[in-house]
Amino acid sequence: MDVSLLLDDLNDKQREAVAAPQTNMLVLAGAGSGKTRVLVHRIAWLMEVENIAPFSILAVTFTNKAAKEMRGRIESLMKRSMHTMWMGTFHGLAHRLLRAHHAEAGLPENFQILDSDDQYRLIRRILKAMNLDEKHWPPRQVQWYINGNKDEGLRPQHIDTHNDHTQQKMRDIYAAYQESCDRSGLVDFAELLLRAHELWARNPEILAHYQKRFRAVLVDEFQDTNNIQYAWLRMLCSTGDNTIMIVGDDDQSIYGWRGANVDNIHKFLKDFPKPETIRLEQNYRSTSTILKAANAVIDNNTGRLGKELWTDGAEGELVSVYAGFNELDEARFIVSQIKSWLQQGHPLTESAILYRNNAQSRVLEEALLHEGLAYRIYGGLRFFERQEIKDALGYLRMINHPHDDAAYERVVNTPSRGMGEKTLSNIRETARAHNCSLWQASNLLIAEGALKGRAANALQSFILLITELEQATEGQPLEEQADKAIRQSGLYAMYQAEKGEKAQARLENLEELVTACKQFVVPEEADEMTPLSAFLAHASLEAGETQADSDQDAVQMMTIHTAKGLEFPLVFMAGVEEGMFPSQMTNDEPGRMEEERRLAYVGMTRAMKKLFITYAESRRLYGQDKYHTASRFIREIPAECVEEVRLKSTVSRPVHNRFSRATSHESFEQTGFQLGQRVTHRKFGEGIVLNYEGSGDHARVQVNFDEFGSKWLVLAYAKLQPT
DNA sequence: ACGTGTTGGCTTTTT
DNA sequence: GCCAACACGT
Repeated sequence: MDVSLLLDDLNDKQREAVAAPQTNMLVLAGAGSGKTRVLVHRIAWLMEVENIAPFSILAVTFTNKAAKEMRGRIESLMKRSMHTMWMGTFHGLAHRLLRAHHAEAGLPENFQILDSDDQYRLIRRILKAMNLDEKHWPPRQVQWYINGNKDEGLRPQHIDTHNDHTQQKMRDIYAAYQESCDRSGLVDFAELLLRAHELWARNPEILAHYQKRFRAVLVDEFQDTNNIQYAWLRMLCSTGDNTIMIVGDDDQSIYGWRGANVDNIHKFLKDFPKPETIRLEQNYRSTSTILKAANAVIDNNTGRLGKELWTDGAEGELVSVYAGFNELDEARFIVSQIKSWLQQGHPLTESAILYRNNAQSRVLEEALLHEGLAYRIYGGLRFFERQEIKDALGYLRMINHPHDDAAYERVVNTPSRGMGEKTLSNIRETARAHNCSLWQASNLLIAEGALKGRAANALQSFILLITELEQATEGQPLEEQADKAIRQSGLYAMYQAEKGEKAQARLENLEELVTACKQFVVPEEADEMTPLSAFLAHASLEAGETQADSDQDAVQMMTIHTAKGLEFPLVFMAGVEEGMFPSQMTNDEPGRMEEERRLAYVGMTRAMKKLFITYAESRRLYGQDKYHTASRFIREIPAECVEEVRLKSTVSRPVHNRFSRATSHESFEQTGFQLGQRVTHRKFGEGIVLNYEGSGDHARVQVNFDEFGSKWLVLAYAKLQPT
């Protein structure tokens, strides 16, 4: 391969990073600065120039999508398979290590992965078993506590409770939860990382093996690493035998709330020998106006590593800010802008609506629907997280490893086979007394004849079902196992008996699961596992797509978090108001406020050509009308980068201090309505026009409704009919 | 054991 | 305002 190919088409800084000598390196890569490209070319360079075998390279990402994309790009660049290279997510790689060294990690060979939903259910069961009130010990908080401690590398015995009763109890719950996981051979997400870390810490020879093997380590999105991930990398790369390149952007750190620690970038510079820093600041994505606006916003944060994006591209259009009357008006405005974008000959896919929280999507959806524009929403339930799929996986997990208590609880009475709460607590009690799995307890109770009547029959039939499924499907292809599990368990019949579209979709999903089994190829590194076990691990680690990929041309809708790493020619950021974005929850804590600002920065830098920022002066939130002011992030944009879109050109007020609404009565006639006229609205019924603003199609009319009080409604959206 | 009324609670999300 | 989770009633 001609090595110059790896350096052509790169700018100076990119080239510097790709062709750097082997040393520890921090690449500060701004949004849209070609970071993936640098990573891919660097890996190719290491192989071609430094003669490092793919076998000796470890590349770590945060999402499966990123890992897949990177592998694909390297393979197409190098034109050969890179299957010996370890490339994956932290969790995926930790899983791989634990499978390979399960004995040393203290895990059974067929351990299973507990996803967040499983974990939540298990915690609730533990709380019940410990006789603790959920009101006092919210399961979500317990879950957060357990994962938080695991992310810090802490086991229950390491936690200093300061003799605080609450702290002690929390620690006890953590300990009880962990015991239950260990007994059932279950590993949650945080546990994967913690165990992998402990595996190396306790087995120096295993650690030495990997230190020697991985001569080059590369980490993407380093600003998102949490402390246990950092410690794991540090352990691997601290001997000086290998080098690590980390790529990240402190300004795009938006996952602090789930344990990510931006400080890890700073710590890297201190903890790893002779680190070099390279800044990628040339942006290939956005217009200079958008960059200027985004730079100005992020500049309000303190303690940045410092970086200013620039482009030699066009200045482009101004950032447009629109103040909607309410969220309906905001949505209507966005839709009208997308329509004119469409009329200019652009596809819908080039446009994206980004919002702070998912609840915002509904109004936007309705507005798009109303105008017949197709949209695609990202986020929400993934395939393997769906109820019916988890039910089916529960049976497969029981076949794989019947001592899996989480799976047992899920399927023992789904579909209902007459196991009452009483029988179940009997089984749980027995399991606790014998310190065994629910499965063992069930068998024990049957053998002892301790149950009678309906309960005995029900439990007996469940045991029989699992045993038969296990025997009937042993050695069978995966899809046979899944198909039999779904049908013989009565799961399929259960959803068949349910009526409605939802049940129909569930049946289709179950069929889809069988198809997924058929198409599943056991990955090379999992060749010692049974296909079933490998599939179950795959289902937990890769929850699958949110929606089946549709080729339909559609507006892209997602939260700003989800949009990180993506780009769109036309971007709308909706709900950019104090209280929404920054979120009310931020509570003016400086650290959290800065993370919100980074989120704003991420959102703005998604836009390539045109950025709209919108907000609503009044918004129905949790059933109440809230009156918000424009977000501070809007005010932080330099005036020369912004144009305020006004419905009425004659009224123009600065963005910065507008909150009050207009009450002028000028040119009311143009609206086609008259004061005191009776108008109807499909949702609110009949009312009387009291007030208005604007003219023509875009008039805003205040209508008094006898029952509902007075509201501002936007004619164009609300479709008030003159009567 | 299952179906209906009432209460509460509520960012962001990947693995 | 909406959804999920519990309580209660049949």
